[in-house]
Amino acid sequence: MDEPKTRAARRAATAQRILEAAQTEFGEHGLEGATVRSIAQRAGVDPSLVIQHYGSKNDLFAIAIRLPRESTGDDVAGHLFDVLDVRLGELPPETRALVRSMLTAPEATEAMRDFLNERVANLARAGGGDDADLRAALTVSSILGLTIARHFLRLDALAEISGPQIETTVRPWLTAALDEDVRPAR
Amino acid sequence: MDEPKTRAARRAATAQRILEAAQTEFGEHGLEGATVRSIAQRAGVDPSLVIQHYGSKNDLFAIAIRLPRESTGDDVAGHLFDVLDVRLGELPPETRALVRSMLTAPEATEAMRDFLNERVANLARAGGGDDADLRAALTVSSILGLTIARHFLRLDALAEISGPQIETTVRPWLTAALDEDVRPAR
DNA sequence: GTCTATATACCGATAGAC
DNA sequence: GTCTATCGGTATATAGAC
Repeated sequence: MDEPKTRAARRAATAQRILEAAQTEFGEHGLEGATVRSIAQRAGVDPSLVIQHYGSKNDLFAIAIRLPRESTGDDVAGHLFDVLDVRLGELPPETRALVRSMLTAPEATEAMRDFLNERVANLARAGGGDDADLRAALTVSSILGLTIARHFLRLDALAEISGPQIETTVRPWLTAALDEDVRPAR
Repeated sequence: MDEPKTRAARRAATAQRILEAAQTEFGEHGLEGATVRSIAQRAGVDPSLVIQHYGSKNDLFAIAIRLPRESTGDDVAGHLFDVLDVRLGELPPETRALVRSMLTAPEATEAMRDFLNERVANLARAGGGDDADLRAALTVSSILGLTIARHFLRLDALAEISGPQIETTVRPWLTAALDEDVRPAR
């Protein structure tokens, strides 16, 4: 019996396995903590194949932290809630890899900054009003802080958040920054 | 002329210079990115002296990220504002070192978790009400996100924040999570 | 096409000269 | 007390056997 796929297909499948293993390792240990050897072992291939397929560890990292393109719909506020739900659930591997290294790997810092700057701009455009940029940045950075505190630092109070708690406490508070009338009268 | 200090005093001064250099290097490049050699060069001493004084790179790191003891006063909300002012200004070196490595160095992760858990507990005790822990955690994690977005990611919208903007927009929003009446009527 | 063996470079840490 | 020289270990990346 012949092999089920062509050589090219088998090669592509191996490359994909390596990429997924890399996202997991980078997401767990960061760019410097993860090694080509550990990635290869997780993928079940030889370490030299990792370089063969992706050129270098840094090139592989750049691909591993690439986030899927955002839906650029009109319902920005609704989209914000979707993001919140995602951030409170399990994080996708590429997001974990990006967040894990964003403070120590310059490429990751830059990628995260570009991503968040764009998100702030979208949110500010939808919200409007005085200090729209600042209020959008407060919302975005708070979701970032919540994500880090919950999934990476594992704060006690954020370990388990029930659905009702999200609806009654987390969600309304996050949108409050976008409304101008939260600001106190003078 | 004799030297201005005793040998012991000179040795202590050298140790202090090494510690400050270590905080700067760790704060800039993280635990893994900073090297004993780079710390020694910044301090103007020989690399072997770094080990001589502090035993190992990891021991030095543990000391470098140690935060000064918090004032445990009664005015928790007022203290929160002080913290906010600090976080919006220049960060102390030990804080930079701790935050920089908190996602990649397990010791730093643990230190940050303990620190924030305690802060959440204090804030929740002062606030009270339903979901006090969760609302306190929202406030604390948002300050963390704001700190990271401003000082480490350098988001455009947070690059410069004026004093009035802090008073009218940032401060009231951060305390909103602590008030129960922000939650919408049902 | 895949793996073995290795080249090259840095790391942290140590021993000993001065 | 401080610096020179180096050890032992591990990393990325490559070259060549199969």
